Amino acid sequence: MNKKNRVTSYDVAHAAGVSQSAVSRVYRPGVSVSKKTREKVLKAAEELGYKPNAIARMLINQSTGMIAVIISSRANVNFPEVLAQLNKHIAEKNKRVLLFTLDDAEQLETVIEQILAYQVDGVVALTAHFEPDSVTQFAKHNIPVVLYNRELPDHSVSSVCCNHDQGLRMLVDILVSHHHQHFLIMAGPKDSDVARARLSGARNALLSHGFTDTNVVYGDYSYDSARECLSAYAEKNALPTAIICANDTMAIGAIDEIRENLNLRVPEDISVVGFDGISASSWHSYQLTTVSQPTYFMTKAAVETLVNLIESPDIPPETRYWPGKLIEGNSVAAAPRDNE
Amino acid sequence: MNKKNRVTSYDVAHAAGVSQSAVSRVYRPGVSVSKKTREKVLKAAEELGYKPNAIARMLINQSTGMIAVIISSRANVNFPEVLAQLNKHIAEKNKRVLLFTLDDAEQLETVIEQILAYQVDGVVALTAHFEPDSVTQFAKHNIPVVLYNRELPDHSVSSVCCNHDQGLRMLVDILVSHHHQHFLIMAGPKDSDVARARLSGARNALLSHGFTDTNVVYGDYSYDSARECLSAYAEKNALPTAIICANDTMAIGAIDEIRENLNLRVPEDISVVGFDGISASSWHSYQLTTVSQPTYFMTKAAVETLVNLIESPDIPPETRYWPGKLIEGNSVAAAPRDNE
DNA sequence: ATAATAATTGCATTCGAAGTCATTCTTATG
DNA sequence: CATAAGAATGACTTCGAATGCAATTATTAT
Repeated sequence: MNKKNRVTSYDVAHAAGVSQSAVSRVYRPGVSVSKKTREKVLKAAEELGYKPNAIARMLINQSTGMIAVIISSRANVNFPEVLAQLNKHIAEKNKRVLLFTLDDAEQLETVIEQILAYQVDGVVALTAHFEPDSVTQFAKHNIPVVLYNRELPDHSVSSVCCNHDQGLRMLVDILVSHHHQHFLIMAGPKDSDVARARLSGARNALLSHGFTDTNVVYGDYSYDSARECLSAYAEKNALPTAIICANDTMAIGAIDEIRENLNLRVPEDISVVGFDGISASSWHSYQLTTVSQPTYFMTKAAVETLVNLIESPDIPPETRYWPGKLIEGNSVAAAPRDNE
Repeated sequence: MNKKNRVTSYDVAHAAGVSQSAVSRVYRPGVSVSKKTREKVLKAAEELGYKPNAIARMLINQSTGMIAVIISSRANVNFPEVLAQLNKHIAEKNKRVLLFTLDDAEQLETVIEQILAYQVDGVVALTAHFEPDSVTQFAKHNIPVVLYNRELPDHSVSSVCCNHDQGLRMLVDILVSHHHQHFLIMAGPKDSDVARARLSGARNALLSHGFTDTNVVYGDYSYDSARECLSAYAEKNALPTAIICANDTMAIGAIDEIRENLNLRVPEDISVVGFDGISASSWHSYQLTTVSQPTYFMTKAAVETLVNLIESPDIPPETRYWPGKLIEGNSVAAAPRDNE
């Protein structure tokens, strides 16, 4: 035993009266070991409490079985769910999640250094603060990367994304079919890719119905920011009949602001739609019409894409879009008549 | 360069015309290297794109710098926040989070094997399914463990817990000071330690005011379960004037059930209190009176306790309690008069 | 200039498991 | 019973960085 009291394959070999190679072979599948040796080794291992040292194994195998997952702590609300599911799918592939937080651009260099040092097999990036240059660094070191809900302009890196355009089109179609003509877009933070994608999705959908130049206010995905920016908007502008929010949390904030401070009703006076399908969106007080992301399938796809890349690095980068699922709540009604 | 194209310290040494030891020393703080050598090495490293291999370093250092964090995916709602904060504090200690999910007792053995194999420096357990026996296994291998919001009966392992007793006492005191006499406790899942602690906290607090045998219904921490179990209870029992819920999400479910199906008002007819201080608890429709856990301090304490244990394994196990913080919302009012 | 001391440097070994290769032991076959 | 074919085994090397130790060079004091 060494200083740290760790039982090594040599200790087991000694106790079992065999060589270290024999011990190693017992723990590798598909290698020929006689039944007698195997039993001796397992018995000794059991008695000593031996567990193969994964670190040593990583060194010789040139593969760590670790996947770096990069998150930003102030990400969109459904990240916990996404993280838990990612972790599950990664565990099923017999790999582990090594977690990194990236909150601002400053930390970028440090985090990348660390990820490279840890020799991870691959990277899943859930964060906004992740420049194309950084991705290049991983490429240089032959580390496959999959982006989650984010795509590079040149699609040089594999991505798994919810189809925000399609989701927003469904929401806008519903609003338009309810005769709405006066819209407000409540967008998410300008530095978030998802927020940008949803904003442009909303604009495109409105454009296709002939609505140009829709007003936009910007929040930061939070309930409070939604209330503040709507309240500020209402002071200087005529109210819209429909608000398209970048996520459910802001939609809920908007609804509360409309009811409490603007003294109007949702959906009778103003219709509100969200995006994400968080559990609060179905609560009785809100019953949001929203689009939910198929996170189960998206996380599964992300892990599969990554594992394939790890096994065959030459697979060209692929972008997979998943359609959102419309959830019709009770936050959309026919637009009030203009002269009302 | 080796097969995987990795640049090693030997490559750098060769390029810089020095020995491998010299390269190694450049990357170790507090070791004497001449300015000339350092510059040569750094220049060569830069050109080749060398990053020290953390795996090799772990092997020789007998320390991985990795902390295993065990979560269960269906844990209490605030786990994402807790996980993000834990990760942050761990990163500040210059260590990494290796994530494990433990959803049921079956996986226990596998997860423990993995954790031991990965030679983590320590373990933070956030999960319910974690028997005292398992903790012993880590002790055998000299791996420090800190439990989060969970304590062992014999306190043989360090824990960081929110003081649920104190929190529930504050909540019950408020209800009693509003003249409530008829209570219902809406408890969390029976297999959760936190849920049990909150249940017993509520019972103790009520007892101290002379209320014995308060009725209890059990939910699973979710909004839907709260609505269901309250609805079932209401069919067969007289309604209480105050409901003490094991967490905010269930409190919100209870409020919606009261308003929508029991056609009563909160707080005028029935008062409701929750626990956790999730963001939704302050939303206008609910404005819960609740107790928030000081997760920032708790996670910081957990990491500090663990790091201390890693550095000095002989520190005896310690249980640290953090008081919850009362948030007075608008979900508690004076009890309606009995003959109303 | 020279001795004495301090600062650098390289060699060789270590961490623990896995795999190559040569050798020994089985087993089956003629 | 001899022998070829196959299975099982152990000695030794590898992965990449860190470090004790001895040797070398630089610095300071005399």
